[in-house]
Amino acid sequence: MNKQQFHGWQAIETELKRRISDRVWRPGEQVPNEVDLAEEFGCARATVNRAMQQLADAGLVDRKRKSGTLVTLNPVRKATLEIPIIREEVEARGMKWHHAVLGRKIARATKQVSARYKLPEETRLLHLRSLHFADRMPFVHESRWINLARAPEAETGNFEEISVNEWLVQNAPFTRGDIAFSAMSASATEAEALAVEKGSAVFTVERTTFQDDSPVTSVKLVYAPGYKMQTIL
Amino acid sequence: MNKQQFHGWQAIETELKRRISDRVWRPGEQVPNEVDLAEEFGCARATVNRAMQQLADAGLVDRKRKSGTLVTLNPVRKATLEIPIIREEVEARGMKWHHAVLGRKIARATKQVSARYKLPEETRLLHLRSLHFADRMPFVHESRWINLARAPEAETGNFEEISVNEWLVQNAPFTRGDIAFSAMSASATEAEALAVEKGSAVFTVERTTFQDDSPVTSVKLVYAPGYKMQTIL
DNA sequence: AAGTGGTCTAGACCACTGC
DNA sequence: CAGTGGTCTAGACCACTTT
Repeated sequence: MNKQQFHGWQAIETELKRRISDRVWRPGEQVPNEVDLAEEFGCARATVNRAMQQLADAGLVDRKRKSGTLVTLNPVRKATLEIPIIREEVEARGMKWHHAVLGRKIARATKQVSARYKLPEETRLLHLRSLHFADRMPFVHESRWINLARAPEAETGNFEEISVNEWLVQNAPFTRGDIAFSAMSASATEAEALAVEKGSAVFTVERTTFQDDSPVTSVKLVYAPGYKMQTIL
Repeated sequence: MNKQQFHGWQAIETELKRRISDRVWRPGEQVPNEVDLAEEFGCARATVNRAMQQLADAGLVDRKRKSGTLVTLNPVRKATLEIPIIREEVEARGMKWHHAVLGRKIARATKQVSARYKLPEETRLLHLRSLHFADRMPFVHESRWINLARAPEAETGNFEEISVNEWLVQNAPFTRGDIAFSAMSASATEAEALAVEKGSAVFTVERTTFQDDSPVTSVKLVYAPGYKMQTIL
């Protein structure tokens, strides 16, 4: 008989990937339906489904009811970035972490900010500027706004021991967020904190998080020159 | 009775997320086991399992056999970046794309390159330099090495109409890759191509892809100043 | 040894969608 | 209407880990 035995959905996933990468099933082509594949692999349909869903998540196939499953023509590769707290990022590199608070003040949201984030006018905000070190060298400059209506305990918090970064992760959960990565020229303030020349090319992360459409915190992280953010495809 | 009805694993996932974000289950705490949750939700255990696996993938809970499921203490947020071909990236912004090949040459791998990528010595490589435009403005400078042993057709390929970028996606599948993002100062060559000042801060992507441990192509993409790569959390 | 998650099965029904 | 994937179920066995 032609049937081959495969064990576990991961084995099936591997085999399906092989058939795509070896061009057994060519881009744009339709692949057999789940019932037939289940019979071929000698397993239940649900097992094939599990494997196939992985491929769909990875963008290697497009699935539609009735029309079936097609091999994606221009697969859009997906890279997953893990966004750890900065202390863990430093420690994962085998370096010693510490940080310092450079500035702290309370302000009220301007009309523009209120409008942009749909906040009540004059909402009280806490602004914090701090610097993270790796082995005593400046690593990241952090400039952060916190919505005190969402995290009132932040107003009296002491962020000398635990960083704001870490405190918020543990105390201000969010349901949604956006993040942007870019290259910027270091401002005078950032350059001074990082001990580099003004205008140096610095990797920048801007992130805003929301709890049910209401902003919790917004942060700009400026990394010291030479930083690379890496992951696998 | 206390049981509530939920329909579908997504409804259950939402409810589980709510209990975590509302601190019904606090960070570090153990959550009820799947059998109990299934009874509470009035569904099969497999349905709870499906929902719970989503949370585990998102890093919100840690699961271990026997010890059960714990709410993650310092959730490591994961952002998924979609890496499209550049033409699609430009067109997705509603702009017109075109590109130009700036340079093309064949070279042999140096000892260093051979060693780094475990290539046979003197492997023939194709180097291509090209520029992508968005609405006639320089958008990305692309500098790419192609392993001709892996993609021999590239040697005679005409990349005036279709970009190398797109050609490789369709013709040189890979099984593995790494990618790094950073901020760099534009080199003289890059600055000239992008029509900006030398030393400008530019967002840079470096990517190498492999087919079963053998490198297929390695590329450095330098984006025009101001570019931001965005996604949601 | 026992508790928990990981996975599989066989079958069922539903939800889309192309004809 | 009919074909396909999406999901659910009840039950089973296995794999891993702690005790």
